Amino acid sequence: MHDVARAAGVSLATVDRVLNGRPGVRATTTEKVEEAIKSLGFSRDLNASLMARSRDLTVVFFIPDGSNEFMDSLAEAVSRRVGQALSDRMHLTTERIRALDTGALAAGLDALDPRTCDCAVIVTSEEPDILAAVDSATRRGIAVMTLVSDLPGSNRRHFIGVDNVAAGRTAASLLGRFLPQGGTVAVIAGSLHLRDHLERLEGFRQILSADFSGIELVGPLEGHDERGETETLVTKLLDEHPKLSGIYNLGAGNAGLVAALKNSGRAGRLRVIAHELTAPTREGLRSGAIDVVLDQNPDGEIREAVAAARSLALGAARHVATDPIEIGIFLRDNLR
Amino acid sequence: MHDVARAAGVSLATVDRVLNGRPGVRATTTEKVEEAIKSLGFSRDLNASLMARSRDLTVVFFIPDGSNEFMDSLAEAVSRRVGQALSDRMHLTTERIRALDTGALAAGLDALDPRTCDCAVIVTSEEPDILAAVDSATRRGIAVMTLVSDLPGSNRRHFIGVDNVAAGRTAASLLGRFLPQGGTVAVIAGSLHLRDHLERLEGFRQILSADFSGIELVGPLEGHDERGETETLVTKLLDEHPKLSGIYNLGAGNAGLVAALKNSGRAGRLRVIAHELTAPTREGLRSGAIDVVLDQNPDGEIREAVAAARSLALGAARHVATDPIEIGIFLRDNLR
DNA sequence: TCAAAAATGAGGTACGTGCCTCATGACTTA
DNA sequence: TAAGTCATGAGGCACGTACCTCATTTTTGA
Repeated sequence: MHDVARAAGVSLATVDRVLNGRPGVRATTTEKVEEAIKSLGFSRDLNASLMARSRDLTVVFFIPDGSNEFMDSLAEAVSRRVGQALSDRMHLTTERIRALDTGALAAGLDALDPRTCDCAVIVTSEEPDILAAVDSATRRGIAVMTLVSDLPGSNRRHFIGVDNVAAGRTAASLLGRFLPQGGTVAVIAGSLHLRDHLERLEGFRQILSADFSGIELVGPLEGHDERGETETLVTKLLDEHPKLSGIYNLGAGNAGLVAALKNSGRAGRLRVIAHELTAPTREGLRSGAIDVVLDQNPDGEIREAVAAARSLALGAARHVATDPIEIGIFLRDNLR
Repeated sequence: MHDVARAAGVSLATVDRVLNGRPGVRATTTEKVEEAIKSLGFSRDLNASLMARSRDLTVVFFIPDGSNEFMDSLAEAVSRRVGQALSDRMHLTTERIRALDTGALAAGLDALDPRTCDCAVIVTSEEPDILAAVDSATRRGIAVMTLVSDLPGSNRRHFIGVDNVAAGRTAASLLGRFLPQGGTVAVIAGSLHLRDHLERLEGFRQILSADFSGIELVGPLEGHDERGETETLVTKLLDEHPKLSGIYNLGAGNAGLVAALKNSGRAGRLRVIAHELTAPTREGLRSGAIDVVLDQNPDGEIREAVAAARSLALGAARHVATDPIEIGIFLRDNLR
């Protein structure tokens, strides 16, 4: 800051006013300071900054509540990181929001006070009221990031998630190699209104039609990410297609999928690919009912979200770079 | 530190002496202070500490030089992280050591000065002189970590790497599913004297014999991780086994593997699994000569190594916890 | 032209730690 | 018992920043 002050020909107090957006600085002076900052490549020392104000960086994670086990593992990943974050002067909080209750999420965002919250991380579908709440929070000075599913058109500062089209392509590519003789494969989605599910389906179809013409597609069927509904659906599916050779469940409800497979007595005789490493899919892998699980690595996502929150706290950088989240591919043999 | 001093009934200066191992403290006093530290759960603030001594944490990476492309990507991963590390007051340096030149690595370790280096990260095979050098560096107060391949029996403070037995198991599990009709599969290693290669082989055999009795094994053959030697080897192999249906190369030399497959005209007609995402394996995936690449994610390894170095700098903790490095599974369709 | 308002400078304290000096008191040894 | 050694305390400056007060300068508006 001394260097910046000298280069800009102003005092430390003025540099401080510019850096922290305090009033009482002429526009021309602000410009001089910002120029000096840029030409010197000065970047505020986040640790010293947090220490000086003797306050932690606060990040609030809004995570859907309900029966979706993946959301639980996201929440667990947050709590696993609390300790390490604390030693980096970061305070992580989780708020569970009733799934699909957009009003509750919007209210939660609106209730955030920029004096006690620096960054909000949300998992949401695309809804107009969420979009408005995100933009309002951004205006109040709270950096908002989207997790798992993006919110295009909003002022969210960053998105953390996997490439779902690539995930769908990977599933198709594996199933295709698993079934060199061709066959019939069913696709199950949670809902065709969910962005990530649609993207996976798109990728899956892409590769199947391009590279594996010997495979016939059934579906997509909708299981609404629920255990019971998915079980009924798969039971009926297996009944109607005695020669079915593969299933790709690109949504949740995997407990139902595994149950239906076992009850039919055909578990292990079909190649099955599902998403997200949770209790039911782990069990499915171990028992052989599921061959492959594609996972978006909740711990990695939270790690990157926390890292991104730190970058965002430095303010200036419009664009934040994070390590990409890789799609984990799990078989029984590399279960972690 | 004030709290610790009060709890131990000593002054700040004495707490400082204990924390930084400075002389002039009676054993009984040291004990009182350490007890207070433990009961208060006090942990030194690394950032404030680094700031106070106005010196960065210095980490030196010793990475083998030569024709092994994976080692290059490790070095690149280090340089990609330099910037971010700098803003966390860490200084990363890379030293390339002639591959297999254990004398050079030992000399490099011996040359480290604890005043200018806090932590060394080495990639090495198991050799007695390296072991001695590691222990000497540890005694001088330099934390040594092993990367990729561990050095059991040494005083290294931490190991960062993947579970190679699981990697081998995964390869077998995939190949088995790729070849539901059974067939003959060849295994190629770099050298049967390398610990990680042996572990992969062990896992591969484990699963093949347990779950896929229809598959017959050829090899392991040794390609010594070299392009030319591997090409010759694979060409001969394909010649002698016209009905070969799969290859697992658990070592390097993948450029040779791909070349041999292409020249034989059988690329794409065998299921091929290789290790490490490098230029030749990417090309193999894209062209269809290689089906799956198992990758140990150099960026993740470096990220965790840096994080572990920070924990080690706090001193006390005998055991450091890091996120496990996951084995990446790459097909043409999820290439990053 | 002058007073009010706005902009800026100067300098202090704090955050948690490292590292230094100097003073004081306790203990050892001849 | 005196001199010396060792253990400990007290306190200061530094690191890079936030945030505060107060004085001074510059600009603005009537």
